[in-house]
Amino acid sequence: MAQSLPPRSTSAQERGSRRSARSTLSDVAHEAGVSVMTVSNFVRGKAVRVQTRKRVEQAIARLNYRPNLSARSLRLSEEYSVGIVIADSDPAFLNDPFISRLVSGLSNYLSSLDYTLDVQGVPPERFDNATILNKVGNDALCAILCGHRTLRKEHLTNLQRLGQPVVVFQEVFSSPAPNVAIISQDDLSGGRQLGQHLLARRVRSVLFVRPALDWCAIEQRERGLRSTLDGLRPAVEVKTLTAPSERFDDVQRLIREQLSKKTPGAIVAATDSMAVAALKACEAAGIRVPRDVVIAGFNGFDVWRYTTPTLTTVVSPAYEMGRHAGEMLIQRLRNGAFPKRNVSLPVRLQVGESTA
Amino acid sequence: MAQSLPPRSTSAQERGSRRSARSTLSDVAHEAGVSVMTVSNFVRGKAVRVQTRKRVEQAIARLNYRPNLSARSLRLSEEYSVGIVIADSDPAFLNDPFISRLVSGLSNYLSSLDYTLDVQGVPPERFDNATILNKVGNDALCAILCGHRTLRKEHLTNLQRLGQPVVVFQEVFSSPAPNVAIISQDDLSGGRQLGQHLLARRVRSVLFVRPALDWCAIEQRERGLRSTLDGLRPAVEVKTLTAPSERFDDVQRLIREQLSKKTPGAIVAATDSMAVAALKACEAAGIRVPRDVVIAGFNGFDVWRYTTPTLTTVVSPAYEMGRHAGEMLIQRLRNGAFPKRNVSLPVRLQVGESTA
DNA sequence: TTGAAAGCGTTACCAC
DNA sequence: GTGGTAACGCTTTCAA
Repeated sequence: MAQSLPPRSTSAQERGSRRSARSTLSDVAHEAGVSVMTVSNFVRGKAVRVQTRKRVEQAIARLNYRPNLSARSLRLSEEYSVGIVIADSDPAFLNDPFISRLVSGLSNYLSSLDYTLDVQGVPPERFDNATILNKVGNDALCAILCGHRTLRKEHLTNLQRLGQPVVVFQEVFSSPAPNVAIISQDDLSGGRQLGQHLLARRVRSVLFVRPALDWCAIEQRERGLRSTLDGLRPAVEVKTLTAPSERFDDVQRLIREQLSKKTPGAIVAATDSMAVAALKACEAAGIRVPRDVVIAGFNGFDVWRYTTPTLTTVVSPAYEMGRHAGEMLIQRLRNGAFPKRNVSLPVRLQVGESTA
Repeated sequence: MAQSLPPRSTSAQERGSRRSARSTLSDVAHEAGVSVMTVSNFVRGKAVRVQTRKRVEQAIARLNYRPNLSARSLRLSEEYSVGIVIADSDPAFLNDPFISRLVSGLSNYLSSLDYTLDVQGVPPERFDNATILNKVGNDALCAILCGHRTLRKEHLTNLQRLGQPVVVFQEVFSSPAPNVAIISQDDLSGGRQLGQHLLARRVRSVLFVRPALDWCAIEQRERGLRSTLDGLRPAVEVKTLTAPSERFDDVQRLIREQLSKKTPGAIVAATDSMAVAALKACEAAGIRVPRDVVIAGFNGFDVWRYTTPTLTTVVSPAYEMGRHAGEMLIQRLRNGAFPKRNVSLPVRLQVGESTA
C-alpha cells in the first residue's frame, strides 16, 4: 500500500485505507488556512487570536481531529503512560479483589493527570516475556510479583535494570537501586491486631491456616499473630496448618480432617477465602461459629458480608496502595527521586460475627 | 534542557537527565559498528549474518537496548494497542467480577499477540472526557457503558464518530456504523433457564428483585424469566421488586419489608450480590432456604460458594466475552471488517443448594 | 501572534 | 546481507 511515498499533500482522505482518514495537525492547518504551529498552539491552550481560534476550532470539528499520542511522545521523550505487570498463575488475574482494587486506584489517579495505564497479566514463569518490560512504551512501571522467593528476587533484579522508575508491591527485599520503590501493607500489625482481639476473646489455642505459597504478606501475618500470642501465661498455643493449594475444596477438606482430631479455640486463615472454607468445614462438622470456635481472615473484600456468620477480617488498603503508587511514580518522574523508597500502609481490623 | 539541538552523536549517556540513558537503534549501531538498518533488521528477526548478529546482540545487551514503541507506532501508523473505557460510578471499577474477568480475558488475548491494553475507568457523567477517547493512542477500543439509556445512546454515538473499530459490551442498540460491534451474553436464555428450573421445583410465585438502574442485561433477565412463567395453568405469579440502589444493606432491608407481608415461593435476584442480600434477609426473618423459599441469582462469580446454602446462579461468560472482543477487534484490524457485528455468548445455569 | 525548520526513533524502500 | 534516505505527526526553537 501507499506506493513510493508521494512527496506531500496527502490529505487524511487520500491516506491509506487502514486507518480510515485519521487527520493530522497539518490537515487541520490546511483546512483552516493557518500554519501547523498555530493549530498546535491552539490545541495546547496557548494564546491564539480569537478570529484565528474560531477557524481552527471549526476545522478540528470538521476533520474530527484528535492528537496523535505516539508522535507527541516521540517528540517529547515522554509517554504520559504507566504500565503494570501482574504475575499471577490465574488467567483471570484481575479477579483477585486485592489486585482489582489496587489497579483501580492506580488507574484513577493516573487518569486524573491524563496519564494512561497499560495492564498486563503474565504467568510467573513467563514474567520476563511481558511486552511492557521488553519494549519502551511507558514512563514508569508497577509490578506485582509472585512465585518462589528466588524467582521473585530474580524478577526484581530485572526490573531494576530497566532504568525506569518502578514500584513493586508487597515485597520485603531491601531495594538497592534508587529507581525502585516498594509499597506494602502493614501485615505485621494486622497479625498483631488480630492477636489482641483473640486474646480479648480469651482464646486458648489458635490454628493458623496458610497456603504453601511463598508469599511474604502471609509470613508477616503469621509473625504478627505469633508475636502477640507467644510466651503468655497462661500459654496460648499457636499451630500452623499449611494447605498445599489455595483451592477452596482442598482447604475445606484439610480443615475438616484437622477438626476431626481436635477443635481449636480459634482458626485464623491467611486469606478470607480460606476463612470461608474453614467456616464451611466447621458447619459441615457441626461445630458452631463463634460459639465453639471463632474464625477470622485477612483481606476484607466483600466476602466477609456474604457468609453466615459475617467474617472478622483484617482489611487491606488495596485501593490506596494503587493510588499511592501512582503518586510516588509521578513525583519520581517530576522531581527525579522517590520521596520514600519503602512505604507501608496501615491495615484495619474489622470485627464480624465470626468472633463475636 | 538539551540546548539548541546538537547536530548528531548525542549518545544515550549524554542525553537529557530525565530519561536516564535510554539507548536507541543508532546507539546500538554505533556500538556494534554496523548501520542502523542492520540493527533494526536484527531486532525484527530478519536474516543477518551470524558474525554480525553476535556483535549486535552484544551491543544490545551492553546498552540495555529496548525498542521505542512510540517511534515504531508513528512510523507504522499502528499502535499495537487497544484501549478499554469503563463507565462506572464505583471508583473501584475493576472490582466488579464481571468487569475484572472481562478485562482479564481481553488483556490476555491481546498480550498473546503482543498488543498492549490501556484501561481507563470513568464516572458515567464524564465519559466523554476519557483520555483514551480524546487522543489517538490505540488501534481500537472497547467500552462498557452505564447510566440512563439516553446517556448510553449518546456515548455510543460518540464512539461511532471516532472512526476506530469499537466493541461495546452488553448493549442492545442496533449498530448502524460498520466500525462498531456489540458483544452480549444471552441473558434472555439465562432468564428462561432459571424459569424452567423453578417450574421443575414446582414454584407457584416468584419475586424478581432488581436495581432501579437502567441496564439492559437486567431487562433481558426479567423478560426471559417472565416469558417462561407467564400464562401457565395453574398460573405462576411473578412480581417485580425494584431496589432504589444496589447497596447491600438497602436491598436487604427492602426484601425484609417485603417478606413481612408475604413469602413468595422463590426469590430471583438480578445479581448474585442481591441474591445474597435476600438470603440474609430470609435468615434474619427465620425463613428457611430452600425449604420455605428458594433463591437464585445471576453472575456466578465465586460468591455463590461462600453462602450457606450455596447459591443457584446463572453463570456469565465474562472472561470469554473479553477474549472474544479481542479476537473480533484484531480480525477487524487485519481484514478491515468485523466478522459479525452482534454477538451473543451463552450463559449456563448452575444449580446450588439454595434451590435444592 | 504566527510561521519555517529540525529532529524525536523507527521502518519501508531501494540501491549496493 | 547491508546501508543510505525519507517520512510518520508532533513540539521546540528561533525569526518575522
